[in-house]
Amino acid sequence: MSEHQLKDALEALKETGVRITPQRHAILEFLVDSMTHPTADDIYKALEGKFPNMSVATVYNNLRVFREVGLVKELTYGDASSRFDFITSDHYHVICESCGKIVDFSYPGLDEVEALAAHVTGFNVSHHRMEIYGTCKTCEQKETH
Amino acid sequence: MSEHQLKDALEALKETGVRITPQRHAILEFLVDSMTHPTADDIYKALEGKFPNMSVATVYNNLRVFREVGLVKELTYGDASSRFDFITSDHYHVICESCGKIVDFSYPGLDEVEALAAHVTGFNVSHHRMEIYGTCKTCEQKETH
DNA sequence: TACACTAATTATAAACATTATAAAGTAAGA
DNA sequence: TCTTACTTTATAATGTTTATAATTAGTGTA
Repeated sequence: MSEHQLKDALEALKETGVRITPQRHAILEFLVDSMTHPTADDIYKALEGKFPNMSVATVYNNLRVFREVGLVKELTYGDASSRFDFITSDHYHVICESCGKIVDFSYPGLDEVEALAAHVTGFNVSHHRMEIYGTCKTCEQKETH
Repeated sequence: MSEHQLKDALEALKETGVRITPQRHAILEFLVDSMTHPTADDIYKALEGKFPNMSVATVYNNLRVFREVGLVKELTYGDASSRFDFITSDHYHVICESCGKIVDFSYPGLDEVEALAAHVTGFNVSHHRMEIYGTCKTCEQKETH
């Protein structure tokens, strides 16, 4: 089922005039299949086997390209490095403060909030981000004994 | 009016057993008075005159202390460095994607969203963050001519 | 007020993620 | 196949943040 997501993504790249290199293909594929919101380094390490000579810069460059094309979202939380998320549908992230796990959470967009913000501040609002923090079940149980 | 905010903050520190040094006093005062959501380096530079020998590490250390005590919130956006916000009341931030200006925006907490997230994911939800992005009036006018 | 204990500051170096650079390699259309 | 412009690689550089150890200074107590 992620087959066509990858296909669509490659198509989108082509239309924007972005060349499809083996590295780009592999990074995209990894992002589509990955449910883990990987860091640039995660991706780099994961593809080490397939591309022993790939540079970290290539990962960063292409993540930027994907972000600019709109295929990928960069998530900047408090910790050291950014995480990257292949954009599928509107969803938010629920983050465990204990183990760092990130779980997707669907919710209808907060259009109302955007509208009010636009009205109050005079901004031309384009989008918003939101994350929810807490403790996941597993960590909760560990703490409670 | 920010007088008592600073006073309360110092009181809160005392109660937690955190020593009040001239540097801490100055950093807190700067944060309270500042409407600009400064970076650590902003603070460091701003206090250079008063404390010529102050180390950058001192700024970082104390921002961490303030964050742990709950006086200050750390904001991590996409850009290079974190920004720090003295916590007053519940508000969100509206950010201009063109010039980087950050405007406060009051809105009743999204308790409903938190509750649903807790229900769906099984997390013990503690809090959330949200930012709204767009273009401010000034930048909008610059672009439109 | 002086003392002692402990924590905070300083200066420095280190760690880390990310970006810039230049040379070599390669995708894609003619 | 050839050519051109874009990509990749390798490396160095940048910038933020943290760690370390020695010095300094708050704060409670006598």
